[in-house]
Amino acid sequence: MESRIELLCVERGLKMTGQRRVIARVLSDAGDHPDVEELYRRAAAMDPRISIATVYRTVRLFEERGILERRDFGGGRARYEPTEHGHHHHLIDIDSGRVIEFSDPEHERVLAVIAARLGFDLVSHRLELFGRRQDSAGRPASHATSEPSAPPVDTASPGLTR
Amino acid sequence: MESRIELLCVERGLKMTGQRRVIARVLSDAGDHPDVEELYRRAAAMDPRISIATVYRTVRLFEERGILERRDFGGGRARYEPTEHGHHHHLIDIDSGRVIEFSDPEHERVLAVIAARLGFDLVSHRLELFGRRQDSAGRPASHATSEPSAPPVDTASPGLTR
DNA sequence: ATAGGTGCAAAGCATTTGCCGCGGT
DNA sequence: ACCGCGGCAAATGCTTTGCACCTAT
Repeated sequence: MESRIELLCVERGLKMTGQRRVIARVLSDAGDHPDVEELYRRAAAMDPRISIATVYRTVRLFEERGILERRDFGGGRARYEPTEHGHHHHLIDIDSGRVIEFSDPEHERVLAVIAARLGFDLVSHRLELFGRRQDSAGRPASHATSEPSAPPVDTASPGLTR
Repeated sequence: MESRIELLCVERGLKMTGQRRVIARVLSDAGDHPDVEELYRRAAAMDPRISIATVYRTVRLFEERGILERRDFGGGRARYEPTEHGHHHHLIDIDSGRVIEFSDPEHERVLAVIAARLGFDLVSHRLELFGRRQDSAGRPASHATSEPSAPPVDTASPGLTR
């Protein structure tokens, strides 16, 4: 069955090849913000006839077509997420690398006002919060071996997203 | 005479070499957000005995010591600005690449509340607005030559900063 | 049929690092 | 004198691309 993103591709008249279909499905299924390497891993698991170069090319194409949005949460690699559900922002857990989405419509308005005050029309914006779990204890990570800098994990946290 | 940043280096007990002194001065004089290439250009103009590797190493050292802050305004290269005057954010003019600084203390509070609502203590954040000059639309006087897409310029705009 | 997509490996970029002589404290 | 610093060029890590073949439309 066609994935949500595959439909978007067809709407935009993109030629649907086997690898694009797979990548589209991987993206449709993703609830997180995977980087190219991770997308490649997931796609290759579904169909080994895919090279990482194609993932790079596809992800770029999708971004140009407004199907995907590129994110930079630090760490040098770009991460992607489907464009959709109205504007939302990200809160990155600095201990685990987990990314939590949230949105605050009221907030958007404030930003537009700030821009206007400076003589600009707000075209887009980027807001990222870096925080630490409010743990009972004052210490980070309850028991986890809190490494000085954990690698970006980004486990989807659908429950916390709002 | 010693530059403002050179003083910070001394305070932190950094060994002050000729090239560090030059880089410190370049940074102290900068009112914009130069990338490494640009810093190298300016430093080399004052003293050719500097290699770009040193600029990279120095800029990194200064960042670790809290003297500089690294920024990413898109375009692949990191840009730097001295740490100082309390938190402020950036509004990037998408037509000229110019960067305008602004701050909004009230806004900061709102962010902390949002984080708290998600169960986190806000450690830091990043807010960037991308906008377009409100011009010709209805007001006379200004007739900016709005090029479709100019390269990142980042001319310091001390007058507009607030 | 044919414009465009794909794999592979090489090229590009920004940034980092090994080696070793040099300079600040 | 000693340890760290700086120059240079090679090495990285992510991303892009040239080329020749392959495939949706």
